[in-house]
Amino acid sequence: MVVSVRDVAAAASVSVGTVSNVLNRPEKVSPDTVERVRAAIAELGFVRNDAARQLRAGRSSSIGLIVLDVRNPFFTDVARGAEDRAAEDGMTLLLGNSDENPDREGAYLDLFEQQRVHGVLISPLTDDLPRLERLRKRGTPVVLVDRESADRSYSSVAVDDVVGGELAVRHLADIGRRRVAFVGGPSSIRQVVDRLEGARRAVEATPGMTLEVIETESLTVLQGRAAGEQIRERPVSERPDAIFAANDLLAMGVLQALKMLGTVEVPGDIALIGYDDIDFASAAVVPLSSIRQPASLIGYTAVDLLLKEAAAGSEFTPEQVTFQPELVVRESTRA
Amino acid sequence: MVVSVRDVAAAASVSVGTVSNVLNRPEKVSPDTVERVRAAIAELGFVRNDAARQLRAGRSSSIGLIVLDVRNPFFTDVARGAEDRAAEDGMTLLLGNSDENPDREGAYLDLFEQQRVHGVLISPLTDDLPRLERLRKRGTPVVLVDRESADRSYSSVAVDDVVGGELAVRHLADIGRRRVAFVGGPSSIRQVVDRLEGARRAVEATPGMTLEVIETESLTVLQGRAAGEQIRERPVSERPDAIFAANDLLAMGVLQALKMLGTVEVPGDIALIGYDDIDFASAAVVPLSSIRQPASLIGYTAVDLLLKEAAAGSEFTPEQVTFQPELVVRESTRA
DNA sequence: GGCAGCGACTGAATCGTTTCGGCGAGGCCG
DNA sequence: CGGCCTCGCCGAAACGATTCAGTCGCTGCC
Repeated sequence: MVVSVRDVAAAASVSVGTVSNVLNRPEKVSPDTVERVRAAIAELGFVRNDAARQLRAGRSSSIGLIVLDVRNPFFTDVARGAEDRAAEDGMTLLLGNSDENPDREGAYLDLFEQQRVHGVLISPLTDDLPRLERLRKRGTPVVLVDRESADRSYSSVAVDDVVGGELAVRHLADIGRRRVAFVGGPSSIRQVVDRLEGARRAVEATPGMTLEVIETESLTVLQGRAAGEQIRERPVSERPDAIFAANDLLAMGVLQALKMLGTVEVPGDIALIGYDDIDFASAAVVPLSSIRQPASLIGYTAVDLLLKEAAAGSEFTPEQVTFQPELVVRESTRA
Repeated sequence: MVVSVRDVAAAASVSVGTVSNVLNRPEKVSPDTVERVRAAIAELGFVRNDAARQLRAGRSSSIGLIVLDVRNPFFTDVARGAEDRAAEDGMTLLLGNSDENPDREGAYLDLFEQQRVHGVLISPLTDDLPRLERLRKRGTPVVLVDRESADRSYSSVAVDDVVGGELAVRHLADIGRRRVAFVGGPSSIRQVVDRLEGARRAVEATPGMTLEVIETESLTVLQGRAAGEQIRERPVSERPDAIFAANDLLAMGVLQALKMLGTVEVPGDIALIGYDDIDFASAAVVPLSSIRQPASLIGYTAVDLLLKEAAAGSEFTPEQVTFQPELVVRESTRA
């Protein structure tokens, strides 16, 4: 037996319109009617049907967020920030996990479109985004997270990854390292490319410094371990004296391979720096130097822009927010 | 301009019912009509409105999952398993994060109820669950995750935490430790209580073994660090010679306090074992011994039970699945 | 006393999809 | 050739909340 507004209305001897008003604009209804309706609601155990509300409203009160990897604490932090801001306006966050897979990304975008979400936050995998265009045509705001749109036509919240990469490698140069290996991939991910670009710049600015690129298939601990093993198996003379990993998960994998499964000293033989500064980085075998990004602030700001855009409607000018990354030095790159 | 089935029907010169059939039972429609309707859909860029479908269907195709802490990798693993199983049936997972806070838990349950979710998966905080009762009365299946219901009236997927606690402390006894401290809390969380109970049993079974309880406010790295600092500041003679932390996050915090911020050797001075065996445990300063739980399998199985219950309807007998935990020995408890 | 204005409430229309009884055309059989 | 069945399609009803034009009764003012 389902209880609808109609049942409540009958029980309280009022019309359905009044019940709706009690629910949404109680100040428009006389106090004792409010009282009576509330009592009926409680007695019947009435709970609003969100689907019906959304159907009428034309869109849902959820915001979709698509991240590259839920298991990466960086993204769960972003999600937390986003959720907090969403909750301030009584909205819900729908979390989708693309796993760096364009098909999954597409599936979530389709899903969000069917749900008529209030807006979409996404760390897009590629540049080719017809689906995002379609969403926007429908009037659904889209905000890019951790990435800027090439033509600035989308709002975005990002951290300057080129600067971050530069910071990391300049730091490696400062502690005297010259043969740097960059571990990261795939190169379809913008963050990876930008961090590498930053690394290149720092290398070029430092006489005698060389850069080697070890490409991985994804940004996971497992892939990092594989890369670390590859380095460990080389003759000592061919090993780099410093490694810059595209994120902390990779760095932790590299660390496991070098130090725990092998006998390479960090930072003695090879210095190591990661990216994101996740909580666990500081608790690693060798506490990990990293590039810090304000993860939850990114999420918070992204939802903020999204809601602003949703409220403004069509005459909205996309806004790009860029945060600056910050170097965090720990044991793994101590001179 | 919104495109509805009606527009598609007009464009393809068929009725709305036929469009719906093309969408849901194409085999009931003649091939060339299907073709024509599909073309119209593509041309108009029609996307189904989920709210309307749900309204008609009476419930949504989402499954709600409420976890104690999204930032705990154990729960994200559970969520992944759940999502995988849900996707097999074309369903979506709604992830809610109670943060060990009953108000937030309640807010998510309300939300899920309004959304008329297909079912709810929950790691409940307390025993007092009138809201769960209400959901079930409405016909919404509820499956307890990582917890059994006292009266077996709910389906559940759990790991035997008492056995897990026993395993951990028996192992500490085996490597010769006798003064054990249990770090964990709050005691409103069943998992904590059960693991402690297991610890007690192992202690009682070992002559000369003592157990001290250091209660924490939550199961986080920060709280673990606080507990570790408290131990570090004691005179050496009053310190335990082994610590069993109620989860790996706590254990990592304890480890930071003892070894990185202090000079206590692990396992030399104090052996340390955690619980959950999260990925990061093996990459800690001192690789962490732990009690492994099949996280993603738990999530997968939970959704499986949920869907079975949803399909069976009222004549369903709740089912309890219990997995056995497993001891994983690493550096932190090496003799 | 008449009338405008206001507050409280009503109830039908609406959102977009699915379902289902029904209808017409064509084929098959006796 | 009539009756019956099947197939393909039609279109109205239903899901449940919200909205809005409109009704009713009362107050206050001229």
